[in-house]
Amino acid sequence: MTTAPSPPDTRSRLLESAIVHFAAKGFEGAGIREIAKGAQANSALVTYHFCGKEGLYREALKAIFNRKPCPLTQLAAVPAADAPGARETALQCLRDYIRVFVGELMDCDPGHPVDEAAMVLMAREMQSPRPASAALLLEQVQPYVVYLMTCLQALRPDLDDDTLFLMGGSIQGQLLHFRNSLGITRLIRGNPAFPEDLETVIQHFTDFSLRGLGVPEAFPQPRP
Amino acid sequence: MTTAPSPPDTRSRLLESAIVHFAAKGFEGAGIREIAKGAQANSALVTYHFCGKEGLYREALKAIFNRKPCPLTQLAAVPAADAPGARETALQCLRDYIRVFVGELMDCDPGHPVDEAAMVLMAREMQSPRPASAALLLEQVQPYVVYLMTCLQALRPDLDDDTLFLMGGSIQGQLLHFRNSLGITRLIRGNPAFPEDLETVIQHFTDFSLRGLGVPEAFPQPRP
DNA sequence: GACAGTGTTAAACGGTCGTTTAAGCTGATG
DNA sequence: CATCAGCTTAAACGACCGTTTAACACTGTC
Repeated sequence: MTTAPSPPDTRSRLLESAIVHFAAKGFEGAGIREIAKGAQANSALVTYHFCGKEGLYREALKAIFNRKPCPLTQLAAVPAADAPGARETALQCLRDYIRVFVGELMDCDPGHPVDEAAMVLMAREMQSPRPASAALLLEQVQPYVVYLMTCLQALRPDLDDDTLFLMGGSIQGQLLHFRNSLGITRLIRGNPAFPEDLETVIQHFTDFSLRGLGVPEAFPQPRP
Repeated sequence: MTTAPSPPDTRSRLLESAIVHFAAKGFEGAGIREIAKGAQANSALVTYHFCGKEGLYREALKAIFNRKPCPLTQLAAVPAADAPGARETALQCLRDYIRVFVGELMDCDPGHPVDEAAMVLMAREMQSPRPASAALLLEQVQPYVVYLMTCLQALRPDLDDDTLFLMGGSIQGQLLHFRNSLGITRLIRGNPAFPEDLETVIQHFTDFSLRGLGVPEAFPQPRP
């Protein structure tokens, strides 16, 4: 058996509260008194544990990244482009990548404030990173880019790197935009529960991407 | 002849400075003294002209939207799905849409601080809108969604609205992600001048989207 | 010349900010 | 018991926040 779930200590409570408040109001908008109150702690503890507000923010970002193991580790290694059977394997890798990535973007208990906030905060940070956290972010993003690019190289060895990079951006863009635009999408569609079925969405992204990529044997029929 | 370009009055200078500073530091992070100094004006004028900081922010957003006429008006009307020759016209509309949209996203003098800042501010507002400006934003975004969806309906009349909406999201997502990720992309690629050729990018988005959409007659060959 | 309206200014206001300080509490160690 | 390190606390600090105020300059009108 594992250790019994002990009540979170002050440091952890501060981190959780920081994630929620930074996500809701941004770095400048959230005050440490407010954050501390949310953690039922004294505001001076921010300086004590994290060397100040900036340090708390940095640690909160790290905490988000470390909440779950990187989902890429669940995926099979992408074969080299000239390995036997590389295309079929790479194809499955790309399918898995899309599924895992969307899953991770959506993997939070609806209504769970910390999970939701973590996604909001990470998305915002990715769009306009604080200078102090740019390096941390790059380090997190890099493995995804590499994995995706390796898939694409195996699937379209005829294309040059610049074109493949654009392809990767198009695929990645769909997935991230889906997450980032959930708010305005629910407004536009007047459906706060969108999407009702995540599986349909994943299937769409996979089909759209494979067609866009031009992998005909993976998706022969352009229309039903 | 038109009126000679008169030097911008205090109100306009405040708006321009507000765009720059709000984009750089966010609503909470930017102070009105700082903004006023950038406009060579007194900070009390923010309250005088805009009823306070929140009003200044709202007017700054409006000013961004009104800097240029909505580029959709340059585009041909999308034909009804059952009109004769609808497919060919709708196809061209979609091509034009992608071109115009990317053009607008990138249409700023590189290094022109106000243009650049306006894009940053709008992108951030689109991702996590202030409650006070959500309605303003929705009103601006709606025409684009409608135009794109109308194109897609004409091109794929066999698909239901939910599927078409996902298609639209995939197309839109590529374009917005391209803009939003320019910062981190230039880091990853180590090329601060990316993209060197916008035309190549536009062509890629068009090809990828049409293939993804499954419009075979528009883009017959999946590989060169 | 008196007047009202508009734009602008410096100064002050009350409030909140992030941080620092000094004291108190707790449990382990000698 | 005395000591000490680690954690927590309330209070205070100086700086900055957005806003308000009162005075001032300038205009056009009666």
